[in-house]
This record gives sequence, C-alpha cells and structure tokens, in this order.
Amino acid sequence: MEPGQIDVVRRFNRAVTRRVGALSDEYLSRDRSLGLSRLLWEVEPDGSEVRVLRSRLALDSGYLSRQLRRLESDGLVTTDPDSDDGRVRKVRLTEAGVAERATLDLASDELAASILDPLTDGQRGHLVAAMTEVERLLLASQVRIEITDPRAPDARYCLRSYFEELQRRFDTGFNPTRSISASDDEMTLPNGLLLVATAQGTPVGCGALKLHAETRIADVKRMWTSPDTRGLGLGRRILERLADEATTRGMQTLRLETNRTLTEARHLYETAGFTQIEAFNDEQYAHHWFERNLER
Amino acid sequence: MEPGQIDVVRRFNRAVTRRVGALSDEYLSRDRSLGLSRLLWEVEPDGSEVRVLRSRLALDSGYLSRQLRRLESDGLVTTDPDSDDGRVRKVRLTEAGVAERATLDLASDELAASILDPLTDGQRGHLVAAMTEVERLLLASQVRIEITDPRAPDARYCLRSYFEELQRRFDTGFNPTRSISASDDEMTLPNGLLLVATAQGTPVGCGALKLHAETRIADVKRMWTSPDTRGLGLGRRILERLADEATTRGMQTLRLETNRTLTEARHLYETAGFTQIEAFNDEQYAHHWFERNLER
DNA sequence: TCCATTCTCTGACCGTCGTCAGAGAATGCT
DNA sequence: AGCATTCTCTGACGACGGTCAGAGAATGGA
Repeated sequence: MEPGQIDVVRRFNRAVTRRVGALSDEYLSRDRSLGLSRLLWEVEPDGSEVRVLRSRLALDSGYLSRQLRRLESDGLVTTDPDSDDGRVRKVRLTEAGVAERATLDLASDELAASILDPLTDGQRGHLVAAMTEVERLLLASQVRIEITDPRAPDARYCLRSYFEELQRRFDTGFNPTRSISASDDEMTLPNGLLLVATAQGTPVGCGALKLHAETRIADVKRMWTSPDTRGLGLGRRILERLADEATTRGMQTLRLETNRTLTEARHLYETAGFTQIEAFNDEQYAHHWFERNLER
Repeated sequence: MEPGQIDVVRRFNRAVTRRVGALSDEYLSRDRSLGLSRLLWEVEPDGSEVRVLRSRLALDSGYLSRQLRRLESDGLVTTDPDSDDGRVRKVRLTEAGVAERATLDLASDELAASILDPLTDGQRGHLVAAMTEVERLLLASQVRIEITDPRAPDARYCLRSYFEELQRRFDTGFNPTRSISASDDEMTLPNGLLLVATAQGTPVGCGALKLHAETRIADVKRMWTSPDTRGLGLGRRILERLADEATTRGMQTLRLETNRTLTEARHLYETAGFTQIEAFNDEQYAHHWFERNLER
C-alpha cells in the first residue's frame, strides 16, 4: 500500500464524518433525539420483533425497552405480543408513526439536496459518481470470508441462492439431485469446507472445497456471489481464499467444472491461473473443465 | 437536479457516517471519551488559546473548562495565563500529551489501513481517487458567498492574498498605488460591494464591483480564489453572483481588465459571456479588456 | 478613576446513552 | 411436571454532552 493512500483515507474520514455526520444529526433530529429517530427508522412498516431491533441496533435490552415506551407514549408505535411466541413482542408503527417517518424521509432528502444545490450540473454528476464508487468499495472492504458450517443459516441462504441462480440461468434448468453432490458432510472438515462471505452481517457469497487426501486434488464447488456485490472482485477473493485453504491442507491441484452460460465465472477462472482441460467427470450440467496447480 | 442523485447522496450519507463514523469512534476512543480525544487533537503543539479552542470546537465555555481540567488531571496538558493578556489562558501539551496524540495518530492510520487492507491494488487506487473527488466536491458545496465589509478580517485576508498573488505572478510585479483603485469606500454600498467566499469559516475567495449609476456600468475588481480551492468552479460562482448583484442594482454592463499572465482568469471570462473589447481605461497592469451585457 | 467588556472558571442542572441485576411471563426439553 | 432457557421489562446507577447563571480577575477606553 502506498503511504499517501492512508493520508487520503484519513482526510476523507475526518472530512466526511464531521461534515456530513454533523449535518445529518442536525437535519434528522428535528425535536426528537437522534436515537429515537434511528429506532423509528428501523421499524418495518408491517411490524418488527423487539429482539430483531435489539440486535440490529446493538442496543441493551433495558435501554431499548425504555426507548420503545417513549415512542409509545408519543403515540408513534404500538407493541403487542407476537401471536406465535408469547415472549416475543412486535412493534408496529401507528398512523402518526408512519407520518413521522415520512417527515424524517423528507429531512433526509433536504440534507442531500443541501449538499447538491450549490454545485453546477457537472459537479453534481461527478460527486454522485464518486460517492457511488466510494460506497461500493467501502462495501467491498467490509466483506469478511470465514469457514462456515454448511448447516448454518447464512450458509443455507447462500446455497439456496446458488441453486436458484443455476435454475434461472442454465438453458436446461438445474436439478441438484442429477448433479454431482456436495453434501453438508462433504463440505465439513476434514472432508471439505465451505467459505461464506458476509458484509455487515448479511451473507453475500460462498465457495466450497471437496478435499481428496489420496490424490491431493480439491474440487471447487458452490461458487456464488450475490447480485448486489457483483463487480467488487468478491468471486476472485473467495477463489484465492479457497486456494489458500487447499494449499495449507496439503492439496496440489484445484479442479472445477462449469456451465457455458456462466461466462463471468469462466473469465474468472481463466484469469486466476486455471487452464481448461479434458472432462474429468461426467457432470451433466458442465461444458468446461478447469485445473490449477497449487505448487509454485 | 435529477431525483436519482438525491438517493445516491442519501445512501452515501447513511453508509459512510454509520460505517466509517462508528469505526473511527471505536478506534479513536481507546479509553478516553471521544470529546476529550477531539479536544486533545485540536491543541496546537506550541500552545492554543482557550478562546480559540472554544470557537473552533463550538463548545460552551463551562463545558470546555471542565474538559481542560480533566485533561490536566490526566497530566496531558497545562494551562497558564497568556503573557500578553492576563484574562486569556493558553493550553499546552505536556510530554505525555504529545505521546497521547501520537497514539491517536497511529490509531487513525490503523483505521485507514483497515479500510484499504482487504482491497486489491486496483481497488485501492479507485477508492482513493473517489474519496479525493468526494472530499473536493463536498468542500465546494460548503462554500458560502456573502457581501462583506472590505474592512472585515476575512475581507482583509482575501485582498492581501490577492495583492500578494499579483506581485508574484505579474512579470513586472504589482504596486497597488500605481493601479486603478478599488478603495474600501468604493467597495461599500452604494458605491460598490465586495463578495467574500468562505468554506468552514475560512475565507477562500473574493470579488468586487464598482457601481457607476450614471452609465449603468459595473467594474469587476479583485477577483481571487485561494490556491487550495482552485478547480472547484469557485471563480465562476463568484463571477455569476457579481453579475446577479449588478443586475439587481440596475446595472446593464459588466466591464473588467486583466493581465496576460492570468490565463485561467481570461479563460473564465471568455466562457462566461464576456467578449474582449478595446481598452476602456489606462490600467497599466492590464493587457486585455472585457465586457458583458447583463440584459437578456 | 470608573465602568463596560472580555475571558475563564465554578456550581447547578437536565437529558441522553449505556450498563447491570433481577423479576416475571412464556416456551421447550426431558 | 420440573427445569433450564428465552424474551421483555423495571429499577438503579453512572458517565457523558450540553446549557445557564453568575463570580472573579484582567483589560481598555472615557
């Protein structure tokens, strides 16, 4: 990393958090305190469970409870026991609460407008483009990749999304039972592993290995990235991490097969040290087979 | 303004203030509270006056006083009466205070690195470029232009900077007494006016008008922008604001003269509706004379 | 010399944020 | 049925951010 880059990021942090941050506090806390506004903002239109709010805002249960009482006494929300589980309580916006949220919405628009207004059209375009880029790359920098149990909820979500996407994109549709397996057991150490990438706690991608100790070959399976994080180099990061994990577990070769409709995946493999080889299995959904040597 | 732009700015505000903001709070408030860290940060190495700190951080005098006592009891600063004015007190960092600031500095670097680290080289370059752009344009959007008394400190600063720059840039140097005047009186209504542009309270540019009621001609004088805000379209904004002010005061024509070494100024005038005309005065430092019709 | 002003500090106060301990109700498991 | 667990709430407390009023010392101008 070049040293000047750190200075740029430092200056950016300082400038933006102080200026935009202070401004948004001013705009969003018309009369209500900032914490209350934020809470009001997080309540889903069709009701949120208290425990969900608590974990999302990372609040103490006692504190949150008091905040809710305050919003209730202002007539902005109601909380009733959940119909399924009597311990859980559900928070709903009242009519007044919906109205209050709309004014918050408006204030947020005004804040944005107050930044854009003084600029020329051209400057606005540049600013918006640069902001989009910063946001995208900040998101990318917050992605964490961890070995995850394939039975965990985040892993389940990724695998389900993966199958759904194949079903959509393959000419023939996709039926997992007719494809070569990668069962939960096969994706659990020591048989293999599953990497799940998360950003801000939400899963955004995955990739798995099936390890074959005898042949020292690892199969790459279940490579998937969520549509909103495409273009952030996330697939490449997962792939490199898979290669690392395979290497440290004594593998010599990575192998994988892919479908012709997944062009961006094929491009990734071709530029990540893989070479196309003869079919090494009879996966019926595959048109291309790749291999990469892990030794250097 | 396009509606989509507001959404981008809103998302950006939300994303950056929450993520970077929360992170920097975490990094910068190791054990000390955030307010104290910020205060420590603002103390100049060779001592700051209490009143300067108060105005810069916009703190209540009582509150600041207590904060200082706290830093004192931690052994990080000392406050002694100023030698010139016994009412004023000066805050100085102790050795421990300097050390503490260095650790804050380090924490700030770490925060920046934690954002850059997970990215590829290419992504880092893009992020840094986009952050620079956002910072520049946010600065531009915070510039306010106001009619200012030429005797006010901000105005004095701009005019002095203007003269210094001419002295530096003209082939012949610049001697105000040998140039056509624009005295304080001539830049005060109803004779004329001075616009001063400020960003975050610091002056960054100026421009003046001399109004001639009989001929309905206004002379543009003292056009200057600070070196760190060049390229933000600030000169153009000042010029357009001068045109507005002249129009609302019944003027029909803007006139100005400029030196051949000020190429960026000449380009500005040429693209802002001015046309070059014959010399209309004997300004000895001028090589080009321009005019713009204010009526449409 | 007198008086208004400037500057800093202390005392008193309030609301917000955040934490801890524990009570009470509902649930799930054995 | 018994018991551990989950979820929410109340009470109590403390640190922090922020404001107001006024005291006390120093200053500058009439």
